[in-house]
Amino acid sequence: MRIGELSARTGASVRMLRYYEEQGLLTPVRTESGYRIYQESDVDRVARIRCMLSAALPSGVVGQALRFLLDGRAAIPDEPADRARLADTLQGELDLLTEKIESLRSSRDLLATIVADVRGDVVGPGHPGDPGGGVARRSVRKAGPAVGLAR
Amino acid sequence: MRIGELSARTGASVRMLRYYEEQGLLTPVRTESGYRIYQESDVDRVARIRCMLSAALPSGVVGQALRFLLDGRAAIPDEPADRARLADTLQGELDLLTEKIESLRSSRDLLATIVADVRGDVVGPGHPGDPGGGVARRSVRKAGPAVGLAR
DNA sequence: CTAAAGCCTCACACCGACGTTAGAGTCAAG
DNA sequence: CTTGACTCTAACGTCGGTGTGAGGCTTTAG
Repeated sequence: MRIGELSARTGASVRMLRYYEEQGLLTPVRTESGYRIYQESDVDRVARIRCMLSAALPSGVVGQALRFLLDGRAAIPDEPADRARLADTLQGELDLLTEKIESLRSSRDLLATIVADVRGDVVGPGHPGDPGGGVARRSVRKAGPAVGLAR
Repeated sequence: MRIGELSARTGASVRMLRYYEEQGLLTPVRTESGYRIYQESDVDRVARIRCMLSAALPSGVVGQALRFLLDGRAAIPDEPADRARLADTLQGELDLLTEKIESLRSSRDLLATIVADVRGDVVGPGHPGDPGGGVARRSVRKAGPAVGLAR
């Protein structure tokens, strides 16, 4: 498919798609006239790219990850040493991401209780409904460590 | 404490701290000579700010959410109507945050799978060219709609 | 008192991830 | 063949988050 269709099907703008290519995250083939031709699998790929970028993952990591994710393990280095280094790098990102998530979760829980407070009057033993939100629990650890400082 | 100390204790640069203030995320008092004076609690606050920003949360969310996250319910309006609108706003941000977290989790799962692939077996007795199945399952929900597409 | 640190306010610079516009080629339909 | 939708490249603009430097007070140590 051409870029317009991919754009429509992914929700990413044409500009974004070209940008991703520029960054080496997409590699469409070209027609003789220069038009980009994408594969079905690129629909998925774009979704993943956007997901990871929106997670503020370093674009380098996004690139590496995507290569392994979508190009199969063909790109995994043979040399055990290389593999180890690669794995360590990715593991580092993974740990950072996990930290971030935990910290965000605590923020979300806190926010949820505040919403509950605002909505259902101040904290009380009685419970004012609380239908929609499955999230609004009342047990919130008062933002103790909850800290996710980064590098 | 003054800005230098806060910077040292949080790892955020002085520039960043002033920027956060500019964005309304920090509101230090001033000495007569204009020096910013921060509270102990600002150490925590900065940590949280950095976490949310590093997760690429829309700054609007960070801003409003933070005010209530960290100032507790001090700022909750009396008027029921105001409270209702506020609750709705916060609920929206809460939903966004939840979405974001889900997106991050899916990215993390993806990354975890890849790390496992790189680290673990890989070219075992099996073989390349095996049917797509391959190494990538391992308790990871195949990141189906791993899409965190957002506005 | 004086020098060194620390802080202040601009204000310009930069990078990533886009948006937007301009000028030109391509393609399917009428 | 012409029109209009689609695409191309190239380049400039924008916005958030920071770095960096200039020029000038304030505080602290000796």
